[in-house]
Amino acid sequence: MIETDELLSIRAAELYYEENKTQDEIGGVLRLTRWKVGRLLAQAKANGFIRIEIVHPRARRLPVERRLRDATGLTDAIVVSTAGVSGDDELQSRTAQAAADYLTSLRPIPRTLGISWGRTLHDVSVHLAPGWASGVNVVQINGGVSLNKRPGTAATTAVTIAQKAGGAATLLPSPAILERLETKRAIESDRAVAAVLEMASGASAFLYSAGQADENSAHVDSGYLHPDQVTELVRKGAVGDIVGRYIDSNGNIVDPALDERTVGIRLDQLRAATTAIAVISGRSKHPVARAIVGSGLCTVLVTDEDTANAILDDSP
Amino acid sequence: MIETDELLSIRAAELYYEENKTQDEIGGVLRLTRWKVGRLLAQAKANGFIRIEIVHPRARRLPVERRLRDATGLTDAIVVSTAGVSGDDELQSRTAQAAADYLTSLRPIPRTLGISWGRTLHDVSVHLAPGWASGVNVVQINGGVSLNKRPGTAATTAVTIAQKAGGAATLLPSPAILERLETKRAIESDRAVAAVLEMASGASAFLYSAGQADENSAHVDSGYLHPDQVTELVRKGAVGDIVGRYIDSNGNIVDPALDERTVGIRLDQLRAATTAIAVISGRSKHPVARAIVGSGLCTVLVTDEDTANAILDDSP
DNA sequence: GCATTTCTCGCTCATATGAGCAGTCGCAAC
DNA sequence: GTTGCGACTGCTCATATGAGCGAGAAATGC
Repeated sequence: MIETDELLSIRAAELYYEENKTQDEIGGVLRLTRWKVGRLLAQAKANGFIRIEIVHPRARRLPVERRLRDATGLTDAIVVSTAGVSGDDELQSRTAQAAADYLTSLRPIPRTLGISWGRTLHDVSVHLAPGWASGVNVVQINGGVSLNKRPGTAATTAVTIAQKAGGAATLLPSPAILERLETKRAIESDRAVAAVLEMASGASAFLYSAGQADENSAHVDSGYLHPDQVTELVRKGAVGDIVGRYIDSNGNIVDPALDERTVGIRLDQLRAATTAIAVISGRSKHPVARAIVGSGLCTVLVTDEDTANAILDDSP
Repeated sequence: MIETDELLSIRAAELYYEENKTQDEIGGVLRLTRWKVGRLLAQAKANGFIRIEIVHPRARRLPVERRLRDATGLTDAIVVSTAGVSGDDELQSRTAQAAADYLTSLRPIPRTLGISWGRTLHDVSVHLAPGWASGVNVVQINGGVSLNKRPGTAATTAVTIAQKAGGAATLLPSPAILERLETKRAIESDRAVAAVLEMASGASAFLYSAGQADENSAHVDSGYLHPDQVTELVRKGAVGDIVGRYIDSNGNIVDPALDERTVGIRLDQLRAATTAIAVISGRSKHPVARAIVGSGLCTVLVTDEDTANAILDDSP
């Protein structure tokens, strides 16, 4: 009889959801009372036979967001749906859009926003609507000006975000990683740089993304690291980088010597922040995402459904 | 504003379908009246942003069935859902199950059921429940006893269906295709064979499947045709075979000479039948399916969603 | 074989929802 | 200006649906 009931619940669901019949009408067709039909329908839902999907680029997955918040202690989680997504680019774009939306609705409005740079952050800047806020000053929180392939993208990102909020952008005029420790110390003590770093430390909110640790890393692309160096970092346990610093799956610095030569705010500063928004999407970034969330490097995560599920599968 | 409304309708849908909030509550969250929320939800549905799927092996697609009936003039159409299907085997199995269900609920119960043989029909016989009907006699409608790889499957199919209905099976003791026309004439005039063929002609319902026209055809497998012969048939426009006869996309016999040597009921007999149930599933059979439905070779089609859509895309 | 527990059914009642309608606003033509 | 049209809003009212309840059936334990 349990078998029969399951089949009946499917027949009822077909009539209810696909033919838009009322439960009473279905009762007529299947020779059941309308209460029985209601129960069958409830059963079909409970068994997971009814799948409802919201197919839209801006759709979010609220239940996943909640589970993420509950499981990880994040202040907030934004999870975009992957339903109907065509490729990695679209996923990235959806996530960036969601980050832009989140930033726009963020209260209190940050007076100073510290940002990193990269493909993702650039996308976010593009998706922000002009006038998304007013009087927000933007400051870069890690180095990396000149060596980029397309020089100036890092700067453009910061400037765009600031401009659209009617605020000023403060750039960090320093490479991401220096070759010698002394040079790094020297540049850090330079007035221009020190002032920016101080401003960055005092930002009321941070927005950053993460890079994977492999030959496609932005650091390799822009010449700060040699592919072999990345391989070596991976061997030591690196899963990716945030604000230029390579971390392992526990969120710890992988190579302290290298890290010492990296210009930008430190991870403990990020951990201490009231609002640190990480924007991460794509299969290849699941490991970094896990590390970041697991070690409290962000208070807010903006990501895609798959990444969120990867984190959830991991944590309990 | 139209942009904003679309986004709002998505937010409303998230809260309604994923968080199970009432429209009133959603109104509270989004600062809208509950009527506005209702309208946004209706809009989201109308725009196709809400996709509801019934995920179950026995799920059917009633709207597609109706469109099929309307577009083709079939008496009945059974379309199984492909949602969550893992492979071709499962699709085949789901379709066979549906055919078995249809047969079980068929009214009036046929006194004599004419059947073909093959993988699909075998599957149907397996899925039929014992006692699915009472007193139904089964008769084979095309030849093909001995040459099979696993001799006896054709017979087993017929016997199983009959047995489970408490009736008798009548086998057609003849090869599917004979090498010489005279032999075919001779065997047809043999009392044993002629009697079966006559019984087949008078069956109150027919149940058959179709084969694709390529090197995987059952006729090649069982040695009735050489792969080259099939290639030649394809060159002449063959899209597949039903009850052993190769047809083109218009449902016409491709090779009259070959057809003359094929033992079984003729296509015009099938076309004249009150109830002729075709069971067809799988990508490779889309062309035959189109031909069969398009040329009125069946009154009832049991198939999968993809095949149904292929037929629908074709017809208007 | 009987008592007890658990399920299931059909119901009442409260609530959620959709249809339809009148009022209002913005806009354009006169 | 004003008059008419169309889109939209917030309402009333009818209907569809879900929660909860008590009676009886079925399963379980003794």
